[in-house]
Amino acid sequence: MHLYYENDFYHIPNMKKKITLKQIAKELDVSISTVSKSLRNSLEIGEETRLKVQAFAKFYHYKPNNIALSLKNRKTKTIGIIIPEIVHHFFSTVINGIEQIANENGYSVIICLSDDSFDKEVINMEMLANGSIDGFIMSLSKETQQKKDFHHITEVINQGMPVVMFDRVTNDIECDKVIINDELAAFEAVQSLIDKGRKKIALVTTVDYVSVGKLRTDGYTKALLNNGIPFDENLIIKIENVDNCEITIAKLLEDKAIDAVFAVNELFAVTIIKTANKMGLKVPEDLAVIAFTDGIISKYSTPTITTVTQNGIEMGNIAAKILIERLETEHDDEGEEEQEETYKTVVIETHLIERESTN
Amino acid sequence: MHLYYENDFYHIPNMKKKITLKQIAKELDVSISTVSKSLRNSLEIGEETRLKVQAFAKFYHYKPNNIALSLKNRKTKTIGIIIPEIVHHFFSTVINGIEQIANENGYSVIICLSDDSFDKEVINMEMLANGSIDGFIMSLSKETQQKKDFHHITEVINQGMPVVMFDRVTNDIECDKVIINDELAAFEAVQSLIDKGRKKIALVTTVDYVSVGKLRTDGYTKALLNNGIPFDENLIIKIENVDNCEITIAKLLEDKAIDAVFAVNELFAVTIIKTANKMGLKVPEDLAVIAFTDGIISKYSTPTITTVTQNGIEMGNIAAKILIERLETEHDDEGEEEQEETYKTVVIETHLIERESTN
DNA sequence: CTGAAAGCGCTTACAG
DNA sequence: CTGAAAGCGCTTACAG
Repeated sequence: MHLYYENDFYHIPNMKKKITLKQIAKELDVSISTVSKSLRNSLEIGEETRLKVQAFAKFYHYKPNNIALSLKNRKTKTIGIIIPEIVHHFFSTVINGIEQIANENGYSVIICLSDDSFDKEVINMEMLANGSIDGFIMSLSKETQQKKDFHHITEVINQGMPVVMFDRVTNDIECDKVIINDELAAFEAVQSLIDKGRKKIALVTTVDYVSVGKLRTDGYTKALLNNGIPFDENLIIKIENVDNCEITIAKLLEDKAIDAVFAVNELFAVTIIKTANKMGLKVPEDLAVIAFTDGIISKYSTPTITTVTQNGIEMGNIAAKILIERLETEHDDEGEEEQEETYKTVVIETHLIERESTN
Repeated sequence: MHLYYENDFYHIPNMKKKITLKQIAKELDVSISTVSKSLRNSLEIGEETRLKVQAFAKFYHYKPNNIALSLKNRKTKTIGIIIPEIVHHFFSTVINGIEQIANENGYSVIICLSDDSFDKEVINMEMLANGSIDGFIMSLSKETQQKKDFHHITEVINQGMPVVMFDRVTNDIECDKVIINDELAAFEAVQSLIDKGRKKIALVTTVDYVSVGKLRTDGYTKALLNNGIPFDENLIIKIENVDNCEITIAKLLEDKAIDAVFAVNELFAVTIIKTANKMGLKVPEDLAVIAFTDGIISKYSTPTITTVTQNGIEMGNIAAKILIERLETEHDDEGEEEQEETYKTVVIETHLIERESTN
């Protein structure tokens, strides 16, 4: 065998392009089939040839081309993730959880951001659905939740590509889901305030079309009713944008004798605390504050904030497990009758982390 | 033409697998070439056939298979990102920046996390380098910086795959880089403290092998020297783990008459403030605090924290632009002499956001 | 034991 | 104007 670098393949100094089966075959003067089989340790091939090929391949750091394998196998071993935002502690936590499990199972993850825009969500899904990935893990964009248009998702599912939704999900789509019990968790949070003797509890939430916002509001309402506390809609404010909500919050806190606030996220909570302080209210003495979150602010705020954890890591872990499970057990497509798919919805446990903002 | 769903392709109810050129060709009784050309609007094809094919394809939502295109074109239109951690405001900000530009240019991003582990970094790079992506954008793991082993990166570069490094970079590798001037930014931050009359300024930093930690320390030192302030190594502490650093910090602040602290990240800063408060020190009156960051805590801490911004979005934008630029102008590989690659290092502007922790 | 052929889904230079 | 062939990099059933 002549030296590989005499080949014109090596005309560029320092350039060692990836080597292919074809090139190995040529150098070793055997067929491509033989090379392929040797590298896969097929018993069909004589030991001498096999070892020779393996040694050569090793020397040149041969690694099979993923794209060719994907085309051949019709599976890519990659998971598509579509989320509204990445600069958001909760979502990056979930990605982290997905990545762990994906990696353990030899999958890569490809991430697209919808930016809470319906159009971007659709475009990204269509792009990934054209062969780039084996299945989706996703959380709906605000706009999609508002429009209730899910055609892009049903289409993907109908093509036989599994979808696992988490956190921001919808009942309009049948697929696997991983969620927390937002209503129950909110109920428990508010109940804990009541247990501590708080009488007049306000709610600071998002606009209604965000599914989780709605559910948390329901939990709040139920907790009040359950304890015979009159529901007063003047104690509820819905905030669209965190950046200029101070005034709204100040108005809420003004002479209403509110002694506790339940906020649906930690940004609201920290803003409430700061506003309260400016107004001369002490947290938690005059005002207890509790929030939903999976963030980092609550831990470092002054005072630190009592929160309901969402456990993004676990959510990601479970979503990835469900998806991979489905991918690896997929029916072989051919001829079989369609067994009815049975989808599951996993509800992750939440719990309260008590910190300084309640007592 | 007979109806498509009479085809045995459609035996599964509700299942409309993606359609391929081959199937279209069969249904329409033309060759695959004709279908392909029609869909690409080739003038070679007669108008009647062309329109017929296009109508059919549209009706069945034909979209070319990305994997097949990648194999054919030998480019995937996807960018590989390797970062140490995603649950880190700075890094997710950078990803956001990369994603924007990537999307605008028709690229997807595939993200792998090294978890600050050398081995994971190597494995992930090798995996992606086998055809899955066209180029890398990466920030080194702590372990890699410590070991100074970059063979996996040189290998990828030698194979002709462009790499853009950001933030945590190394001089040992020649490639495009996007960084901030950590030393200068640190210098300016400390200078601002001095300008405000602070005399005894401590430094809270990370362990030395993290490149940016080192550079920031250098900037701190220079600012002191430049102002004739004696350098005192008792005023420097190096923290490996944020979680149990309170004691170390308390010791630092104890009866040393320190009137300012420069922290290399916001987690350190907020911990310093909390510790100071417990010790009866007022921020900023008794102790000014300034930090490096691209986080969210500084904005919501009490008091809010003055910071040097790293502008992750812009870093991501620029890294992506550089990479895509390189990918799209790549020499056609054949025969040409190797022109010396000239790599650039872009230095992003930083600036100080003055908040309550200094005055 | 080895290799030619077909195929994954596409494109494009080349015949006819 | 249409199609057969070659090729991207691989695997595997089938001949020999």
